[in-house]
Amino acid sequence: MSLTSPDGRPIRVRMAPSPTGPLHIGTARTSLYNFLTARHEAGTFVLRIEDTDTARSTEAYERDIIESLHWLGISWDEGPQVAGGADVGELGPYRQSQRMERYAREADRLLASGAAYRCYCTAEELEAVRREQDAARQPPRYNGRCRSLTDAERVALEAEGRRAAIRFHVPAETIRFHDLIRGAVEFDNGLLGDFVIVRADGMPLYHFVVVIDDEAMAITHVIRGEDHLSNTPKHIALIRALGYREPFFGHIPLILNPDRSKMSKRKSQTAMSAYRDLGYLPEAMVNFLAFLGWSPGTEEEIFTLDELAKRFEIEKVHKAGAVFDAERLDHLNGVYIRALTDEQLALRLRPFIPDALDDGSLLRIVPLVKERLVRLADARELVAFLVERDAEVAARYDAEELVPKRADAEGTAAALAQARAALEALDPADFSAEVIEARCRTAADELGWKAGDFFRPLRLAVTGRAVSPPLFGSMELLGRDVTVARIDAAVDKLRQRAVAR
RNA sequence: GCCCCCAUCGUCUAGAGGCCUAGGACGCCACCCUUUCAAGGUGGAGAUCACCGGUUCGAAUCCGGUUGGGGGUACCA
Repeated sequence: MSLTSPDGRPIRVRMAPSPTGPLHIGTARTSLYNFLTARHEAGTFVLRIEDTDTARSTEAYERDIIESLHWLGISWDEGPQVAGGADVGELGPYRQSQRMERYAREADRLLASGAAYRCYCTAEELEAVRREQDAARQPPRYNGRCRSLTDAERVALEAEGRRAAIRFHVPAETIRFHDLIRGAVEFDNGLLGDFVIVRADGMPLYHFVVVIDDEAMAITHVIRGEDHLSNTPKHIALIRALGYREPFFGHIPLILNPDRSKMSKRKSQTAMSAYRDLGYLPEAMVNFLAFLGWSPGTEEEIFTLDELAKRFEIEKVHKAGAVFDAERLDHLNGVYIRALTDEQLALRLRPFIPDALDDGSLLRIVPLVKERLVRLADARELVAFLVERDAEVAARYDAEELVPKRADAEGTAAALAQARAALEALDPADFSAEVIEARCRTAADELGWKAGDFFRPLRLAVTGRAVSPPLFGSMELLGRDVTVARIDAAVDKLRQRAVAR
């Protein structure tokens, strides 16, 4: 417990994603930091859907965002309805598209007090002004043309069929605030142009609604991405004009592409659901995200969500951006995979493995692949030899590949035949990895072959691959008959090749 | 252009004036283990703490400037 809140109010934080795309890695990390802060401070975490951009918002994206957040283990105390249920919490609705009356009411208040005014400028006129300013090397900002229109002028403009947007008259003052992460920050709002808060079509805009909802939902700490730092003075000006209580702000550093620009889907995979589908574990993702811009100051680095919540302090978050290091994520994922029991891993693997491999076989292959997995989806290739037909396996390699450098085709065929004979002699009930290994080593010795030279063609014959899970365990899973059949196929392949010559 | 933010190994970071000849992790290299690939073990390379000034007995840590990077500057969020 370290955070204080304005006026000693109970701590409430929020996440306010916009459903204009799948859950973004950056949004997920911001959500995590909010969630962790709420947990650490025993505060309340609110989820609010910011869907005022009706052209780009979709229900499918909202679903993706909510599902992905849940997948990560992030939950909220108040938020929008799920699956036709009611909203959770008294301060909703938690979807901005359902809060329009309130926004209209607040816009009217601003209009009435003179803090905002109707602007009739068209997009073309605005564009022309901007071009002029650019040519004159002036900063591009609204020139205030509609700021002091008379009623008569307004009526005339409306008679032309123009529809008014509502602009906020930004007071020319210096805005100072204390950022939770950056400390004292100062802006000169005199440099800002009056910005639009309600579009001509009546849709309220982000800067406006965010301030209204944070007040309405009694948010005490606004924790968001650094890309909003420059927007904060606008929000504070609005808060003052509206007579709201000012929350504390904390701007967390951005997650970066390898070239250090803001992480974008152009240059990186930013959709959380894509990582899930690849088989990253949510706990690995959470651990990875938590450490992107924060550290507990210890040398341990594997933590559960609960442990993170215990240690996380928003004020210890870094100021500088952090590159998304996919290799580190891979490493962490492997660590988490290896920490799972075989049963747990089998369960996690199930969605990634074809049904042709039944649960029992899946559980039996797990110990063989566990140490080899980076992502769960990688298992598909690792276990493929178990579900492929013998002919498919044989089609994966050429006869030449079977022959070691120190041997020829005939010699290899003879060696494989010897292994085959040794294995076929086994009772199917004795077909265990240890017994198989003993037989194969004996066969290699008898032939005077090095174990490595001997096992390689066997591996190719049995799995169709030069790289596979441990050979003898793989043979055990395949069973005696399939193993023998596959070796036969390899021998045939070698002999056919000899005949063809 | 203007405004704001930032700056420790390639990357994520430890570091809140002396504990730092800068620690850990990922990645990389070597060796060991070994039926392949992994995993694991051991060791190694890798940072004049962006630069320049200042404060101080003493600075990666404080201050100023420079440079570099990023973000913002919409009737997007």
